[in-house]
Amino acid sequence: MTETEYLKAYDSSKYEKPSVTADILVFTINEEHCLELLLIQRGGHPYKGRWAIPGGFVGIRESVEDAAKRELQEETGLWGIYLEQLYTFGKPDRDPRMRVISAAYMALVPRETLAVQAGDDASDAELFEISTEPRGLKLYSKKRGFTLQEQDLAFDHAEIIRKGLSRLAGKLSYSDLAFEFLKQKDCFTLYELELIHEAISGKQLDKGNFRRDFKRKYVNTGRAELLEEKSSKFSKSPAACYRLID
Amino acid sequence: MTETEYLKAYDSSKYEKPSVTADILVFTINEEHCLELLLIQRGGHPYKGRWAIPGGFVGIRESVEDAAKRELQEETGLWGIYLEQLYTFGKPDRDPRMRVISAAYMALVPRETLAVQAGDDASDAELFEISTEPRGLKLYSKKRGFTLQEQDLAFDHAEIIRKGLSRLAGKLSYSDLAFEFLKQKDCFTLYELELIHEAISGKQLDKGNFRRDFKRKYVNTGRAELLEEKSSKFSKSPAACYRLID
DNA sequence: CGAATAGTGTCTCTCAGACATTATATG
DNA sequence: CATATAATGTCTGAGAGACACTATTCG
Repeated sequence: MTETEYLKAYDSSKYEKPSVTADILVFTINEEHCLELLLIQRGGHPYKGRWAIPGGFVGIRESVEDAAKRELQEETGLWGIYLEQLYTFGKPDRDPRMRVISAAYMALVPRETLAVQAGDDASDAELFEISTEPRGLKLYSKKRGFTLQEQDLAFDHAEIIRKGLSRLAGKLSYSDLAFEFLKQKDCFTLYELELIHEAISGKQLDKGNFRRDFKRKYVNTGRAELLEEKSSKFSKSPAACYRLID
Repeated sequence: MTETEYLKAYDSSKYEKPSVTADILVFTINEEHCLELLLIQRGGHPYKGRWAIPGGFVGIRESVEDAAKRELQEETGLWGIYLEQLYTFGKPDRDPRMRVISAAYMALVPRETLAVQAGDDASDAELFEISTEPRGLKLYSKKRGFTLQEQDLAFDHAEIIRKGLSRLAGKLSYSDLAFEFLKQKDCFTLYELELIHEAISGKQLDKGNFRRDFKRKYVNTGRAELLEEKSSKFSKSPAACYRLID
């Protein structure tokens, strides 16, 4: 049998096809400079009452990435956000009802943009501060005042979140990921940027070394520039403002 | 409508589901120390006569990774090979006949194992030496004596191959990828390992620095050990043999 | 004042890249 | 002999980590 014949046979609904979803880890950094993740409380079975990352089915004429963008728009109202494919989760028992293969994406959203859109009381969506402990994930909602453990998450979403966190931390040093959280601002201070790096890496960084390295990597190479004005918004004493070029 | 209701509606074949395939980049390093890729010539339409990476549909009760393993076994007869998920390609027009979402994997196979299984004349499978040039990929089969360009590849497989190559090169320095090509051997020489690194990175490396760095990273940390015997198989003057621990 | 942030400087150790040197085997 | 590989050594500059120091502003 040729592959064409095989495909035709397959195509005639002789073989069951899996459903494919695009699920999104929506990350942001809150006012206290903690990494936050958007979760949605499930209203129905299975995993009723548990929390899940937003997502939905990929349309038959829609690219997987477009489906992720659409879901992000439906959940947060946002377009044009940085989106990166994370991993595809394809175990047959991920969903107890049916076969679902999930292509997971990560979205990095500046908090200023996200705040106005999500998190109203009527919504089942909420932002959770992330802390990784030796025993596993902890997700804390300041607004609702409770903490989720891994077992409070639906499906294999704890695994997806862990994978996303590890990818974020891994790419932090050699990519421009961190700046995605500052996209809405016309400029930023180095302390601001340092706090983002600390939130993602989970480590306290050395102030002097961080500034030195930023200047080496971005200012000296012309990828960032020092602005005239100083910012007093962020801290007690006014700090220099920088802006990424391009 | 709750998500459960939505799922039930969806499940009742009201919505068309995409087909999902697992496609595999089977890499090996040949006797001339070049990076090679396994391709299969398509016998039917579309892309009849063009070359494609092996792959096939994911069974409804089969994990995506298991499907990749099964396909690898069917094409090469091999089990227990290093397999890593690369990326999921999900544009709606990837396949002109039907909606196909492809989860691409990379397999790194020692040439000693692969040689006996694939590449006989009756087969439509062949190994191609990879060279990346400014104008794009070149794939050369020594046995068949011709060179493929990107347009000789089926579907979006040129894009998949490029992504795989870039992932391989990117992970080379901070992972143990290269050793996968030596898995069948009980030991290896440093020159052998250096040639693998050069094949993957496409760059000539400094002998002295490579040896120094290997000792720092693997020998001094106890992750590799120097064996008593020396190897004369590989080169003119006998060289020290090393073995990875674990 | 103390606490938090801004900003700079310094010291050491490691590492990476470039390159030289000598030995050993083959043909 | 030339050539290919084996194995080690040296020099330099860049980079990472640890830490010290001073200035500014707020309460």
